[in-house]
Amino acid sequence: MLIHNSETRRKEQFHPRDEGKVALYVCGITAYDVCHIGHARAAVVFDVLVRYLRAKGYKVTFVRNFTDVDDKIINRAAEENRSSEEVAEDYMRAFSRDMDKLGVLRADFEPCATEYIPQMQDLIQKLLDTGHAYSTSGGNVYFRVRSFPDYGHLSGRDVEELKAGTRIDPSEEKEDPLDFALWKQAKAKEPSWPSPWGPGRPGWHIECSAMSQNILGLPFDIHGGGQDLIFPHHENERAQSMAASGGPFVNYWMHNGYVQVESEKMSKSLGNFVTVQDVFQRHLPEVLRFFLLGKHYRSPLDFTWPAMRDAEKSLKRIYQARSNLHLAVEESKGKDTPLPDELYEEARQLMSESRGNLDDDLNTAACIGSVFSLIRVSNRILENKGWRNSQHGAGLLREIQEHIRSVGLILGVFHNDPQSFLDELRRFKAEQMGLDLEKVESLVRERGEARQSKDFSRADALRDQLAEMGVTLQDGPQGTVWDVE
RNA sequence: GGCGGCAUAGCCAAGCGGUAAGGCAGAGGUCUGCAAAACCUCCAUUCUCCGGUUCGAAUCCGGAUGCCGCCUCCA
Repeated sequence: MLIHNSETRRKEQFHPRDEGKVALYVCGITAYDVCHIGHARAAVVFDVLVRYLRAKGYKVTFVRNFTDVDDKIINRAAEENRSSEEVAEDYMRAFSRDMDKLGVLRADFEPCATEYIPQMQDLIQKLLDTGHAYSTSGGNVYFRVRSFPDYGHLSGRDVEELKAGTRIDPSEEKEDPLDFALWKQAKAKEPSWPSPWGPGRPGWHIECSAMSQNILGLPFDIHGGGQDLIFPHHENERAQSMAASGGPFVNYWMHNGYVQVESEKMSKSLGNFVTVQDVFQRHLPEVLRFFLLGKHYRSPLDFTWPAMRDAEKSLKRIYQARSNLHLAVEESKGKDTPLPDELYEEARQLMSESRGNLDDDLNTAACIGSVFSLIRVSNRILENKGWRNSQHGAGLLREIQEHIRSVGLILGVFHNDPQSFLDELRRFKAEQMGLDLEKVESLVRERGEARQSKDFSRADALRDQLAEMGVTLQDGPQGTVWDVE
C-alpha cells in the first residue's frame, strides 16, 4: 500500500515495523466542546484506514487519545462553574456518541491524558537528565528546542525564521522563545499533580509522546491527525520523543486536510462552525460520512448544504442499485445464456480498480467512482432479461453484489440493508417535513381506490394534492408506494 | 514577511507522462392509464493563463494570475 508521508511529502510504500501488524496512533480531541465536522472528517478518514488495513489482513493496534486536561477545558469549567473533570467527561461522552452514529469504530486504546501522568513525568525527567529540558524557579519545565538539531524537519520550518516571528511573553521564564512547556506550575483552582518540580500539570504535547510510546513502543508505524496539528503539536511531540529516546519516533505521518465552510476555515470568530449534531438534524449520519469520503483525505473539503443534498442523492442511488441487485439475485431462475466476455472483463476490472484505489493512499473518492461504474455494468445486466435470468448472469451479479458490500464495509458506507436504509431515509425526511403520516396514507389509499375504478381524474387530483405536501407516488405491480421530494 | 497547498464541464470531483473516471443538475429514451421512481443513452478535442522539456503533458520544469491554509489555540 502507498501512504503519503507528511514528513517526506511523498507517497511511500508502506512497510510495517512488525510483519503483519500495524501500530497506529491518532490524535483525538481536546474535550472542551462538541464535535464539529472537521473532527468528524479526521475520525472518519482514520477509521477507513483502520478498516482497510484490517481488511488487508493486518493486525492493527489503534490508539486514539482524549486530552482531558488543558487550558481550554479549565476555562470552560470556570465559565460553567464546575470541575474540569466534569467538562471533559461530558464532551468525551458526546464525542463517542457522535462517532458511534458516524460508524467510527472505537479505538483499541482510548487513553486519557490524566491516566498517564507518571509516564509523562518519567519522560520529562529523562529529558532533564539528558539536557534537553530545564526547570525554572517558578516550577515550570521547558523543552530546549536548540538542543534538538532536527527541530522543524516535520513541518518544514527553519528555527531561525521561527524565532524571528515569535513574541516574548515576559511572564514566562524561557531561555528561548521557541521553547515549549513540558510541565506547567499549578495555579489556584486548576487541576494539579505532585511532581519533582512542584505541583502542576503536563504541557499539551507531552501526553501524546508518553501514551504512544507506552502503548505502542518506538518507533511505531503511523501517526495521524489533522493538518493543523503538524505545527506545533506534532513537531514538538516528535522533538521530545526523539530527544528522549535517541532514536526514531514515527515511520509514517499522515495528515488529513481541513473541512471548510463556504470556502472559509471554520472558526469561532467567523461564526461558521458546523457541528456534527447540526448536520444530523438535517441528514442521516451515513450521508455525512459519505460526503466526507467523497474527496481525497489530504485535500481541503468544502462543506455546503447543497453539497450534502447531492451526497444524499448519490448515496441513495447506490442503495437503490443494491436493492435492485438483491431482488434479481433472489429471483434468478437459472437458464443458461452466456454473457459476453467484455462484460466479465469490465466488471472484474472495476472490482480490482476500486480496491486498488484504496491501496493508493486511501483514494476513497476514486474508489466510490469505481463503485458507481460497477453499478452501471450491473444495471446493464439487470436490464437484459436473458442475462439477468441466466446462471452466468446471476453468478456475476452475485459477485458484484458481494464486492460492493465488501467495499462498503471498508468505507463504512452503503453497507447496510438497502431496503432498511431507503425506508429509514424516507421516514427521516417525512419527519423533517412534518408530514402527517396518517393523512398521507389515507390519501394514498383513496387514490388507489379511484384508480381501481378507473376514475383517473380523481386519482390525479389526489396525486396533485399529495405533491403539494412534498409526497411523490410510485405505482408498481405490488401497489403504490410513496416517497418524499 | 517566511513556508505549504489548490486551480479539471453549470456545480461537486478522480486523474501522479500515453491521449479527460464518477456523482448532482440538464437533454433524449424504456417503463406507465398519465406520472413518478428506477434503468439506459447523451452531455469537457479539453484541464486558469504564458512559455519550456518530451515522439507525446491536465499530469514534469519556469513564470504570471487567482483562491486557501500554516507560522498563536485548533481535526
